[in-house]
Amino acid sequence: MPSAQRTSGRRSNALTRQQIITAAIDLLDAGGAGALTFRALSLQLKTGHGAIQWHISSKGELLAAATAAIVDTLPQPESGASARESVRTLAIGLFDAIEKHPWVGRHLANEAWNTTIQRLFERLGQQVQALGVAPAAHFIAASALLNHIVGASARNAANTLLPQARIDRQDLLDQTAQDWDDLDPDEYPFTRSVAGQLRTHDDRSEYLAEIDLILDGMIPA
Amino acid sequence: MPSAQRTSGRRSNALTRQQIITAAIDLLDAGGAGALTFRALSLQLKTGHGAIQWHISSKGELLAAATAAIVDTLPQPESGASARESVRTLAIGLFDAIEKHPWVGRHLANEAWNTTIQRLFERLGQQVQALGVAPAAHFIAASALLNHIVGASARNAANTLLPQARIDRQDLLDQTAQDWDDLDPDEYPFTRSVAGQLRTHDDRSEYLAEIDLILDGMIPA
DNA sequence: ACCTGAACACCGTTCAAGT
DNA sequence: ACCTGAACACCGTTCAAGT
Repeated sequence: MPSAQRTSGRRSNALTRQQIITAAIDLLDAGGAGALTFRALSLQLKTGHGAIQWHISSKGELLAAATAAIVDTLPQPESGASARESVRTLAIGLFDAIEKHPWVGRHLANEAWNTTIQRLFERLGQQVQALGVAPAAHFIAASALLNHIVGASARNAANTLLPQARIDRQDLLDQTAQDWDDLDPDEYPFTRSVAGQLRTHDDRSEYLAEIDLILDGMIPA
Repeated sequence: MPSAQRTSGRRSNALTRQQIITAAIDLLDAGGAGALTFRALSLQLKTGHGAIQWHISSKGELLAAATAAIVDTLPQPESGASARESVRTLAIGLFDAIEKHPWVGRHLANEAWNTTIQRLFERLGQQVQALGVAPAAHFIAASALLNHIVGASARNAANTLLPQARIDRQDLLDQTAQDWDDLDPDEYPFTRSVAGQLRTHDDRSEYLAEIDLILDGMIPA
């Protein structure tokens, strides 16, 4: 298992930044943001507490690096794809990634502008250009897409995450719809009226439909 | 200052849940989510650490209650207003509230479905009904509005919040635009091309324009 | 250059004890 | 019913000391 190793350290392989990030992602996926502690990390990596902090100095940096690692592996649009298809690929890619790693949504939705957000903005913006949006509307179009994609993905992930454990998706929908039926008719008339729609809805396709709606608004026929 | 007081406690006035929430909002506004601790609260309220927890048992409950308190005081649409105007009132109300209290955005964007979100959904949904949206599209229309309003407001608040301190808004825009100009032309062609638009843009009016865009998509002329 | 391990200054939560 | 104050089990961060 150990590859050619000639450095004279006390570890068979020196600890790398990448190893730390990979372990951090595992912890975050398993237990959410609360589960990411330097102590848990040092246990998993079989190293000292401060050794990790030599490579990554703060917890914030660690979370940012883990988020960047996920976003960097998003599926790339095919080279022959239309601009609209490319936006959809990016949008659904982030949606799925955030559903799988809810802490990514938390971070993207709430952290200040950073390199990861910057790169998402750039990728979306290039497609906005390709879509033929009027140049004066470039900024607002890319912003609208970014806001909606990140915001809706984060909220979806928050919705589907149960406090205790993840239960079957359809069970969750059915149970929530039941809760909605039981609400006070005077206070929640609308919510009660759409409880049935909740039961049969599909977050993912509705999310895509919303993206289409925004794209339609950007390029009037 | 003390009003008629006949209860035989050792405090002139008994500690109330409302007092705690008000103090919590002050702390959150002053220093963000990190500044809200039971210790800081007990100092401000001149009471013991555990006394607070008798009224509100956990930090999560405290944050949720503070968020609900802000959302409950959102400006109400005027009774004569059109459905479209009402949505805009709600949307801009939340935008402004989250810009003033960024931790509200953090909470709404990332917390699981709860009463506060439920009530926002209901209020938006009632206007969706009034707009004349086809019943089959009620659920998705209300979801799209909720997702966008909460998501975009949270991201805007994250953008305008500097790590250290808040500086003048225009200075921040100018400085960010300068940063964008300095980006690698090969890697960030789009971002560089819209740096000028960033300098003159107005988050608030663009946010409203995005809401209009979604409303337009919901009710085809 | 990389890692160790202890120390420090915090947290939220629990809980027996008071009034 | 309401509050106190101490104890508990955690945190992230810093840092002198090792190799």
